[in-house]
Amino acid sequence: MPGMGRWQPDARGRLARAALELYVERGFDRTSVAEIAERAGLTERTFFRHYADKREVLFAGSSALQEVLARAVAEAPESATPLDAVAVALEGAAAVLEERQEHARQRQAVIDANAELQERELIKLASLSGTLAEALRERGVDEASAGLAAEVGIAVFKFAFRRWVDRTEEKELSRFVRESLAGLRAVAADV
Amino acid sequence: MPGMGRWQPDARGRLARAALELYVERGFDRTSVAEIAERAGLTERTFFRHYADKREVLFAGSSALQEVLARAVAEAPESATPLDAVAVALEGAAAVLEERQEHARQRQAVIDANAELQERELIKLASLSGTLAEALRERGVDEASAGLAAEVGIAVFKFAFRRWVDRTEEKELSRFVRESLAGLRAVAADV
DNA sequence: CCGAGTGATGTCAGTAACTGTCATCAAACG
DNA sequence: CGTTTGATGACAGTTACTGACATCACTCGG
Repeated sequence: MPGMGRWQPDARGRLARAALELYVERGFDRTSVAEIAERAGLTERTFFRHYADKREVLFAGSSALQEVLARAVAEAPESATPLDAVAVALEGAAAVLEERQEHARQRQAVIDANAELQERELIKLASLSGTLAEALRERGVDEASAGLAAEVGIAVFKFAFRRWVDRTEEKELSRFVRESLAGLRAVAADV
Repeated sequence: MPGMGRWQPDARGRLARAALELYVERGFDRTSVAEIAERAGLTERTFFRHYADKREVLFAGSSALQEVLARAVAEAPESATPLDAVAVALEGAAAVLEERQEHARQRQAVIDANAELQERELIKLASLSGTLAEALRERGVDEASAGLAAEVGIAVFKFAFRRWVDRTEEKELSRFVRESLAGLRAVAADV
């Protein structure tokens, strides 16, 4: 049988689940890495072999988003403007998050309660923006427009994601993304 | 005589100078708080009474920028558009940094060499953006436009500051700010 | 002039994040 | 069947940060 080796399978995933559970139950800063490791049936040292630090365990999924964004921009039709391509990419990212709605909301609640995690989130978002800009440049978009469209796109996504997490209206994330983009196009007219 | 009390004067300033010196000489992560305190003639414990953590010592000046931005937006002429008001504020911030040009450049070199410091910088910039947005709202600007103008303004400032720090052209920061804003207005036309 | 604060600092012990190094041992490989 | 490999454990060490208490020049009411 697979996964019946010397160790229980998916150590990395067990660590990630144990960490989120504990962060939800007791808060990020009242959770020690030793406790996470214990719940996952591993040692502290092993945690740090899988995740660079105690925060990173919440952000490992961001590389998957990077790939989704890059692919979507690359595959957008030739005729798409930079912002059109970004819009397609953001809907792809929205679909990924919607697959694990409850997980995404729990995770965001943890982040919202802790400043260190917000710092890490900002740098990850900046990195996503960089990925978008790079993908746009490879479509031949000039440097300034690529950077601007990417930054604005991420800003729109943050706004839409926040509305989705807040649950004041029960809509799909992708719908909030489309609405926020429409709002941007309206506002941008008189900036 | 003033400053001849039980302790040498300006402990906080001495700590900040010692920290920047050491971060420049040996890098952020090869400098311990004990070394900073020693150079300042104080103890490690006292460092943490003045600065919340080892990073914060590089960002204490950001509250001064907050005040400059808020005041400039508040005092901008009634007729100014949101982006006009932001432009005035950014030039005020530029003037502050230009007063301590060498300090600003050294500090930025240290930040550019360390990911943890970049995280802290991003959250400080987000906070400045929040300050701008708040000041705009108090002028009666609607929520969405205030947020957008503030975020775009900070993005423009980052871009201008980078060009100033890079020194490929020897211009004043305030000039780079004006040029970058002009660039934005041009690009924004066809986003 | 004196005695009770006050505030900035020192001292010291403790927690926990992270790192380096070496040992272990099942599984894969030849 | 011997060797190598890779994930893990064990353990010691550094350092960021915190809490509790001590110190002592200065201040201010009496």
